[in-house]
Amino acid sequence: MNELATKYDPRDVEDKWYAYWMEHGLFHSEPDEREPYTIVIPPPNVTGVLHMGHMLNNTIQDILVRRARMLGKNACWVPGTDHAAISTEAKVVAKLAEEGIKKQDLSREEFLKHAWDWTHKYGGIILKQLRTLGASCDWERTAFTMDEKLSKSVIRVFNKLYEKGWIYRGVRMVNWDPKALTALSDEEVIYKEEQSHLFHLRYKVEGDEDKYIVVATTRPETILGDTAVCVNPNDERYGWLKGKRVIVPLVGRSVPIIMDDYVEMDFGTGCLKVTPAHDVNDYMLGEKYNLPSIDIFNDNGTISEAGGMYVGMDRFDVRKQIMEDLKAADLVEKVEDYVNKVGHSERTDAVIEPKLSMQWFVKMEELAKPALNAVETDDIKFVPSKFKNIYRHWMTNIKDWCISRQLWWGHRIPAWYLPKGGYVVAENEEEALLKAIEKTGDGSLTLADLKQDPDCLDTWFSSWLWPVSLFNGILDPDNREFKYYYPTTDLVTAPDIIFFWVARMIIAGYEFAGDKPFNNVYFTGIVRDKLGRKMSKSLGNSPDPLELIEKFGADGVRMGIMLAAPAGHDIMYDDSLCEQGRNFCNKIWNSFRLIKGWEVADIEQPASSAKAVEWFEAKLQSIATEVEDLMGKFRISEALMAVYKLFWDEFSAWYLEVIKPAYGSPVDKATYDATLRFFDMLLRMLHPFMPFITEELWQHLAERKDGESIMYAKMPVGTEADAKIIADFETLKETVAGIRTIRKQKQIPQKEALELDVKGPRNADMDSVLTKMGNLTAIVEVEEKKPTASAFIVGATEYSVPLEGKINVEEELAKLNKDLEYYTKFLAGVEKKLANERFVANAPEAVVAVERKKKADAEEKLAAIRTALAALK
RNA sequence: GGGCGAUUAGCUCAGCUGGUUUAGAGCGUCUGCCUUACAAGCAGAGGGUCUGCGGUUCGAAUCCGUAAUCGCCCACCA
Repeated sequence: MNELATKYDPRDVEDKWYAYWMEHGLFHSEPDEREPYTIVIPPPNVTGVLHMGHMLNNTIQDILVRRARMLGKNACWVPGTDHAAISTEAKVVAKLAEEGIKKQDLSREEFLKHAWDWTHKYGGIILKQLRTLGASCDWERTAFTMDEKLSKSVIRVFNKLYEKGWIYRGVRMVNWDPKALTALSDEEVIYKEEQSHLFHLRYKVEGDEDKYIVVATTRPETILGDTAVCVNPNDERYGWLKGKRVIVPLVGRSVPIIMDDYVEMDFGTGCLKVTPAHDVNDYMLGEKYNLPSIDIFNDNGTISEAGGMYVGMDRFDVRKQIMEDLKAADLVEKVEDYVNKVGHSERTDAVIEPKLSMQWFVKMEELAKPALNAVETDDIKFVPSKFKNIYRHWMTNIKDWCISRQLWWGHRIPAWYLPKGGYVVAENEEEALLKAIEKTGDGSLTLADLKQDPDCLDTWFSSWLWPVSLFNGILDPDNREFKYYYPTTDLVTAPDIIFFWVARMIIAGYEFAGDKPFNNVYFTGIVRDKLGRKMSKSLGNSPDPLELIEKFGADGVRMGIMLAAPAGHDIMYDDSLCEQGRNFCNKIWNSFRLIKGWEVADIEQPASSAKAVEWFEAKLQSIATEVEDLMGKFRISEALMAVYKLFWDEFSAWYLEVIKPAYGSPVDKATYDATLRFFDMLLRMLHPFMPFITEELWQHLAERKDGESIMYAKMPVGTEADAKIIADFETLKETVAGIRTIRKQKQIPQKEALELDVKGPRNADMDSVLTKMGNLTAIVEVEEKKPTASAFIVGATEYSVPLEGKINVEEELAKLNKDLEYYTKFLAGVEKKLANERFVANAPEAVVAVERKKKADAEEKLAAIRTALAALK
């Protein structure tokens, strides 16, 4: 019959078409007179590999981009990667360690060479993987945050902010990652609840060694850095301590008692040990009371010389050891179980150490204002809108941003220190020298005298410019591309980077480009397994996306993940969803096989086919309208479901069944052409979701020139649909279902034609279709149902199928009685409502009218049921 | 400790400003079919006191209050 296999095999198809699209440059965009539609990809880590989160995220972006393209917009999806300072540097350090090379034995230049080698080796793998998914990115625009232009943009922006006075350098308490050996921003610290202990330690009173007070702490090792003990001045228990000093246990240091109402009287013992160097609050107390600050830790979390004891030991080992030693010295009052929150590094998971250090910061308060306003007023729309609350809260409590990282991999801070103190900020060395000479008045300075800050900038200090710098909007704001593509249209990202990235991009957009970076932000959910657990390497519950594609095909996986991704919810992923996607591909494939197998002849169009064409035309229109509406609200999975049902239920199960010619018979040309047209439209509607199979089948529909693609075919846009024919067809479906039920109950095969008797009001428009779908010999209008007929009711019309000898009166009675009971109850309900004077008086007329109609319909139906019952008896 | 969101069929979710909803969908389940497009399929069926309690209203899954459970964000109680 035809050469197509009964099962769709995505393997050859996908590679073939991706190559075709690439070869013809179909993803590439250049500014032109069309309306732009722009998305910038959330840049994955340059050395990362594709995981389920990327799959979800990029499938959504691809759907949006492909749809925009088919709506005639100039769609541009810019891909790229992020240098991911901390994690990339960590990977390189680890790799070097394997080779027996220590980072500190290398010069900065040597290390960077290794890092670049690593980047070139693994960089961009993830972008290649995106291609198997079908991502229609404009690969010619692929960018990397450390590309020359983007790097220059970062430096330019640093200079601008510095000149404005919004970047400063200073000693502050920062979050220190002892594993990555760098400072972190507040956002990079994740607090986790941990089961720990509250240790109650005895501090003897100086000069009165029999007396002691008890201090509660979760971190006994930090007593090495204690420089005071604080109590609440209103705490009567400790009034006697005023002006006294206590001895830090084991350490033997005498420290003052200070009184401050910062201390909660009812927490612990009401005595707080003060370690200004290792706790933010203690630091605050230290400043207030001029306490010395003893930094007892080395950068890697071991005890420093200043600690005086346990020097070189790791902080967690010390915690155990010091407790043993304290117990031995009888300085422990008790140990309680205690749950507290401990900050961990987002990248390395190391326990964060608050540490006093010199870092660079951005003042955020002023910068945040326009960014807050934009989201508040929906000038930038968040979908789902619940994220507005989270955003607002963060933005109104925004803190200064620590942007320096003690790393080599990244954008080096453009500050140069002068030989006699002080520094200059400049865009490059030459400029730095000029500024240095100007600042010092010392014309003899040379480059060799200047020392550039060794630190790098936070990765997000480059990615916050992404939508601007990709189009070179920092260095050349008047360029054609920037003016055309910016602001971008939609941003699709995960909610966990709302502060890291989204908020900062909005800030940067207004500050450096004078306009918002995007119009809409669509926040995806987090991909979880079907038990609701986050996917993670350690749990091993994260499927490999490439294996899924191998198994189900890219279209199947795309559909699977989208089916599971209702807007604003986490995704409970399960392989069976991809299976559903794969099955759908097969359904599409086989529908096409059916149509393609038909022989077309110059014969008259059957009335049933004409009706079906008319109906499906209307149905297609109404669904196109629905899809448009849903996509506008980013209700992508619902839009997909609407197209899915249109194809499977309406087109395959009804339309094709109606027009299907008898086996071996040809189809008329009018119907055939209409069917191909419908199929074309359906493929277009499906294309954004399932790009490969739709392209594959589309090529068979019409002759096309090399380089043409469904990617650029016009997306059907809904127009007003004929509501009556849609409603009529729904009635028809019910009627056919009634006949099918009788066939099933009486075990009458579909091949055996039946007579259908009709009693009551009816519309004969669909008779031709009814005859075909029911396999009827005739439709007969009767006054009374034949006693030997089996009946069913649609609306207020009683249909019956005469069945000599096959009728089971008991069954018929039972069926009718069930209906009778249901509608009697229903009618009672409606009547009760209508009998309520206050309802009739207060409810809008339309609502009352509806109730009256319900009543009339129910009465009619009951009458029909009663006559049917009477006839049976 | 503050704030936000959720709770609707076995599962995942729609149900927008109360009344065309007599609570829907997809998947799964059950029953019958290998009917020459597709068993990755076809035809049917069952399944819910809309988390509990109270209130507003002629009318509540929908609005208000309250409790429970779950989730998320934020926060310097050691």
